[in-house]
Amino acid sequence: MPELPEVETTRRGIEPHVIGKTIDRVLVRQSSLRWPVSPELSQVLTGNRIGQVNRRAKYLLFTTDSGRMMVHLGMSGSLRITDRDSSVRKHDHIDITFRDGTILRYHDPRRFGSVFWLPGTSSHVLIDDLGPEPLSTEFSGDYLFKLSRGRKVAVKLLIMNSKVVVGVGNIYANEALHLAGIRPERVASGISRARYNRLADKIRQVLNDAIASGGTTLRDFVHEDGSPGYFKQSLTVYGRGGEPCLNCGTRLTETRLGNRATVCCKKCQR
DNA sequence: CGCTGACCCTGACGGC
DNA sequence: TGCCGTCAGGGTCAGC
Repeated sequence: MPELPEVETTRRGIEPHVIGKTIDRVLVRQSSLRWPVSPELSQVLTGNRIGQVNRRAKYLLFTTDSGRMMVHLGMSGSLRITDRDSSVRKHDHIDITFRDGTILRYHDPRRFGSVFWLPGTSSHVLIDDLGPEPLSTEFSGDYLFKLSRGRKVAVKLLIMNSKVVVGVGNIYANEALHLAGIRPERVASGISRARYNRLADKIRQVLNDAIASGGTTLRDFVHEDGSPGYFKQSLTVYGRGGEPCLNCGTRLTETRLGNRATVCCKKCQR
């Protein structure tokens, strides 16, 4: 489900409902996610107050006085703000209830997500070696160009590699490459600095636009209140294999790259 | 070190 | 109506 814009949209939606609130109790109905939910989660969170809600890559970090809760939504996860009057649905795996009755509810049918407790100021191996944030100044065409020298991978897989840059998933990789006019399968080392500058710009553009639209809803992405995102209307290639390119009318081809759907206009993208 | 493919899991959808 | 195969926005890991 979520790429960076959806995670950021979730963060912004949830933040005002949980900041400064004290946790009354935590209910873990299903602890078998991508990795087991930290067994001490309930005990350590209870009585703690949420100070900040931050994002690193596609991880959400809830800071408390004694440590941080790190949440990843995987492919199908979502976080919603609700209350005790709402009915519990299938796959509502974790409820964090605050003293004012607000509930932060984690829902994840496929269970590819994860929830960890990071004591004190400790970090986690899953976020220790990540690449730069795509919307930070660290990320640029020059950075991509330098990093790509000697790399034989397809450029689409390069930009989807979280050690290179975080937060670029399959939807936005397809979109950015189309906007930049670059074939997804092109070998990373063979692309010029100028074209990487254009690609970096388009990655930033497509992510910013998606955040501004409240994220992309394809199947089950919803905001903290259950409403959908509206960026789907702006997608130019993803999910449009066989349909005409909005730029030149050529039939878009759909192939697989790294076992993921890859859509390309053979005329606009070289 | 770089790269490829298998794999974790449930649900939706299309073809028969 | 049901059964079966395929696919889905993520990311790790073993193996070469």
